[in-house]
Amino acid sequence: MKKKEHKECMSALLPVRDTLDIIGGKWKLLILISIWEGNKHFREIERSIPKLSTKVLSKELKDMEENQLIIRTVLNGFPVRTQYTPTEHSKTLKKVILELQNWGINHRKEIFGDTSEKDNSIRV
Amino acid sequence: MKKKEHKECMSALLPVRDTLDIIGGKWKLLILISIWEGNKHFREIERSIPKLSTKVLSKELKDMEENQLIIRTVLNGFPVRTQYTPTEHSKTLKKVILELQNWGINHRKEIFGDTSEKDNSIRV
DNA sequence: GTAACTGGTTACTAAAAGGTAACTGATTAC
DNA sequence: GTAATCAGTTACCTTTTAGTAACCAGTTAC
Repeated sequence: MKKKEHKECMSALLPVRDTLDIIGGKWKLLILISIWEGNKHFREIERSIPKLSTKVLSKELKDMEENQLIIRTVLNGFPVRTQYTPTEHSKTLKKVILELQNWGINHRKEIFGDTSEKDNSIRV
Repeated sequence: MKKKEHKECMSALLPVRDTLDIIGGKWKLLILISIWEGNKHFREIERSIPKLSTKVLSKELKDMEENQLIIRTVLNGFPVRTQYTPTEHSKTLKKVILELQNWGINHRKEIFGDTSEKDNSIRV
């Protein structure tokens, strides 16, 4: 798990910070969803997310592997291919994401009085 | 509401991003909780959070006011005092925070096999 | 009158996050 | 043999976020 500077914060917020570190950032959720959707290989994931660079994807995949959200397998054979598969643990994040999404939708209503009924569900 | 660069992301993730922008960052949750706990005045909030600078607090309070999580009232009288009070809308975040916290706790168990039973509930 | 408090702002600096592009070695298709 | 694909790494640059510290006007206590 990634250690960041949280020395001074209330201990009850530590797990909250952990979660935010794992799903925060510009790309982490996009990558996770791409893998959930069935994209398995590095270039496949990369191509599925416009404007995502090789460097960032590489770094994020390492973080996600460390956090046991995905498993990296090197398939021997020619050419050697790398496979990324989501863990069962990663899927427990879906509930959290849904909660964040619901709050966000409600927040927009609160701020803009937006009552439009678009289908905003995440299909994963 | 703060507009950031989300042009290219899936529309279903937009509300998720909104929520993450609002509770993400190093200080936002700490400040919100401090206000929930009853701290009302600028210096009072500042002093309640070690290492939080005047500049950052000022900026975060503006964001939070924009997002209707708090209300800023200037009380006329001498000396003129400013009061920050949480909105009812802000309190709907508690459920989200609890969800993040629970996931974080479970995640630690998953990663470290940590089964220690500390009282980690946020009292707000 | 001077030191300390109120609620901030401003300018400068440092660190973190993200972007760009070139490059690696190995393999395959033409 | 040349170009393209695979899975990345490396170096450098820009943007964003946060930290440091000085400063403002107005008020109060001594």
